[in-house]
Amino acid sequence: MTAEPIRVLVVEDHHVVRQGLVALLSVADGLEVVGQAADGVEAITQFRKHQPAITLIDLRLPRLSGVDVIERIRMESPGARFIVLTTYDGDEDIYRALQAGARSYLLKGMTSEELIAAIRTVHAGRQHIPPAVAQRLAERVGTEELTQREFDVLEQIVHGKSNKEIAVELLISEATVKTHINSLLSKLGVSDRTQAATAAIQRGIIPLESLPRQRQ
Amino acid sequence: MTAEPIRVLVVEDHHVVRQGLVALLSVADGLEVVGQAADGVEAITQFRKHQPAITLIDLRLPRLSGVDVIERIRMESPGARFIVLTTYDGDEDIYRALQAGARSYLLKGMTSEELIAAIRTVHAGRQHIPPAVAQRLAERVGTEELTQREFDVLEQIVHGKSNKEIAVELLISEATVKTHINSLLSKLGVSDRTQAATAAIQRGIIPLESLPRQRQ
DNA sequence: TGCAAGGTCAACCTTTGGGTGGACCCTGGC
DNA sequence: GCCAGGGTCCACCCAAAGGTTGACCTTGCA
Repeated sequence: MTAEPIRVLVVEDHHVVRQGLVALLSVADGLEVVGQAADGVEAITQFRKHQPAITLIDLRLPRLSGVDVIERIRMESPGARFIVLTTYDGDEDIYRALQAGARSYLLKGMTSEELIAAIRTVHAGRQHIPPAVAQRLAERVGTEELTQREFDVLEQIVHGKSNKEIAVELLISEATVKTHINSLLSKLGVSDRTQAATAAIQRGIIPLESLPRQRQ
Repeated sequence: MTAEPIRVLVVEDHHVVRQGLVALLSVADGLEVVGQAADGVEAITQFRKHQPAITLIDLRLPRLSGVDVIERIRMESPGARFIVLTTYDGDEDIYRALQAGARSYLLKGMTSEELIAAIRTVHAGRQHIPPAVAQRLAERVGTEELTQREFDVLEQIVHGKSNKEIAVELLISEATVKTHINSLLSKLGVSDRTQAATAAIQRGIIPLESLPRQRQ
């Protein structure tokens, strides 16, 4: 193991986690952390500057999401390889990250050995998807994709709006809202709006952070 | 700063985060990491063994929650001082942790300087609550506490049950379910079950992990 | 003893939500 | 030119949810 070290960029907004990753990777041999970033925009800057072989990236980042970062970088550097490292395990997040071009999806509970093994595997040009994640992804297949409009309506449902309010918000009639709801309920495999709301949050279709902080 | 170092126990299930914390604290002077634990049960064992001055603890832990750990340890060692360190910022989590006896509540986005400052402050016998957390806590005051039964009903709502199903589940009549719902809607300050469900998740009253993974 | 709070239930009413079937329009692809 | 898919809308129906009032019982506390 004395060849060129694998050059790694670490993108993670939580300071202690980033420090932990860097500390872990620094002691592994055959690896070299060439840069760090704490948000999406900085990630792109650092990537351009260092051209790392592997980018370790969190999904939820300030300024620009992890998925957006992956997509943008891959447009200019198709050979870039990404390992997503996150606490979130919603089907939707996993799907979008892999769709964007990530080669591996790890949860933060993993050990350093697993992380380093994943880096080597991805660097060798292969994918590395842990069984638990593969399982979650498999559950998603067969699920029909929501249309843009259905997504809009679902978002309003999660925000607690009534059909009438959704109609006003989206500038359509209440009848149309009902049409979309019927369609979206069957696509999500649920039977009412409350189940739709919790399923949307659980699967990561509608991020919880988008909820306005209500009071009173 | 050559007096006795502050003896710290780190309790955190995510491996990389724990490593990060230990790495951060090890370089700070006046501090000494005397133990680590990856779950609640181990946390208690480690506490008894090392009797640390400060315990840095995550809330969501395998086997035994952070709040439970704090409560149990404080029963046998009332002088124990806890700093909660978590990614979750639901009002309910903050409230319960402080209620259980935590002296500080930090979010993982904080810097190492903030963390170390918090440790020194708490070790000196004072509290350390960042403004953002204090704000969240303040929003909670005036909110009426749910009764046990209202909580049960709310939990079922979040799980997507209809009033009739809830009645069967809790062995009460549908009329009673409605009574509880009416009461709980007004306490939560929302106007229908869907809003109640998302509010419950957002505030951490009902943990998202409790949701069964539905499919089809 | 009395009272408040919580839990239980009922009757009644209004509004909302979900199910079905059909209609029209537009757009993009074959 | 036709068709499929998506978006829009309507009418009709029934079930579910929410609002209100009042009642009874138990427990615990003043």
